[in-house]
Amino acid sequence: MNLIKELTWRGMVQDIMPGTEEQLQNEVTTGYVGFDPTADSLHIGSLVPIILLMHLQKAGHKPVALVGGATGMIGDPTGKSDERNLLQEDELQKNLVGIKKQLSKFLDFSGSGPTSAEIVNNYDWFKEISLIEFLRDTGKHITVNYMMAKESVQRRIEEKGISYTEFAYQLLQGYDFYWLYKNHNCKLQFGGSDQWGNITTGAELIRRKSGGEAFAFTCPLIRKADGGKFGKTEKGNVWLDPEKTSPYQFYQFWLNASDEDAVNWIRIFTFLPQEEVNKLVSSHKADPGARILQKALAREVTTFVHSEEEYKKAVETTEKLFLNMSAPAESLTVEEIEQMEGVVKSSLSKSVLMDVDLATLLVTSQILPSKGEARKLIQQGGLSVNRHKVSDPALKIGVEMLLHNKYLLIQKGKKNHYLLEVV
RNA sequence: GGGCAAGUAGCCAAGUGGCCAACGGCAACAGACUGUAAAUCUGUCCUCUUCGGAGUUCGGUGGUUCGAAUCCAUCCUUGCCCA
Repeated sequence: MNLIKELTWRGMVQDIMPGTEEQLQNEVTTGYVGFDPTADSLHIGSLVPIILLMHLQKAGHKPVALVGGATGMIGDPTGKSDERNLLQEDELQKNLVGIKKQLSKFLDFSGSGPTSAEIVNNYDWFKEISLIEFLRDTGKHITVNYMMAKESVQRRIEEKGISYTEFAYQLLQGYDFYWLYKNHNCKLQFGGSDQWGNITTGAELIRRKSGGEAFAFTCPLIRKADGGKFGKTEKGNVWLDPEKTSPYQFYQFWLNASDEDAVNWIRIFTFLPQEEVNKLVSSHKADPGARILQKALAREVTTFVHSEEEYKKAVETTEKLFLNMSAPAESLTVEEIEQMEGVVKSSLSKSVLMDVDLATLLVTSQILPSKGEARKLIQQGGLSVNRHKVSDPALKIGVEMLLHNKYLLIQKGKKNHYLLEVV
């Protein structure tokens, strides 16, 4: 199965330029995707382009990851209804380093074979170019009319206006493609479907400046079936960095995928072959309650992003917390409690804990921001201590409640667990 | 530089002298139901609270008034039109 066919059955092709499939059949092709350095860690949204790069490499082509050191200083207007705040340079620098480090985990940059991955920073070429030069050699080739026709620009013009800086963004991204075409013989660009406008500007630039032919395709943006944003939880973004999102939380994110989403995501976020996916999907449909797909999805992605070991720990913790939910926490052994990886843990001194009421404890342990909220949550029956529902916010906490004389297991809602250790 | 319009909570958006911590919607969080789904229903949703209340808001600053998100002045920001 060729790359495009492979990506098509996985539901990862939205727009595609004519001839792209043939190009990929004909020769080893260099393809690139851009990463936005808006944070110092990639989140699961960036997993899609990473996976695309990996598919490309697996299909015998050369993947290039471009980090936008220069374009990040400008701000892509695509999909934004407001003018963007510019990043500070040192912040940008920090983000670039973080992202590079993470990318190298997923792609093999070693070796100098024809298909080994590369990482480039567009600041490296933009820093050499003067404004005059850019306007003469690049701006001249693209009309404002062409640029204005882009949907992202149109929308901003209709609504709030767009600064010249952001308007020019597509030219910069277009120039990236051209530069890579010229210097790395890169003929393919891909990305999220929101990037289509920027990508076509690049292809146009290549055609006009050097008469060359460039190819491109985009992947649909991932959305949840209910229309919500993908990759967000109550704690915010789901990051790839285990310091920011623990492997347990990461695993939980995927395990919590809705039935409908799991069917799509298993194809996009895992490398499982079509046959196996089909099998999983049909057994899932036979018994959705077993969450076969969600488990497979969570297993694959957690192993891929973190490691098999982290995956196993996450499963263990999950089982302890969720299996036999009715079993009292007192039945857990010290080891079981201590090995709960990924649960939010915090330590408290004994003096803080003793003789204090529950609401105060929740605030001092930073599980909740205020007593008022603690009281509301408890009154709604949303809080358990050691797996027992609590109904009285004034409940006094005493030593006798501690598990193994040092732990307190607090549960907020159904899914948020906190382990307090008394030291 | 001239004319016009707008700026309200995370977002959208009502309110145009007291009944306003401010209608409504979205998003978010929690509960019930379930399968740690989805849909639905319920609650919370400026901050703090001993749940009785208390404090700080409606672009900024000053003013009028017993009383202002609402009126006046001025400044800032944004959009549209003209130069």
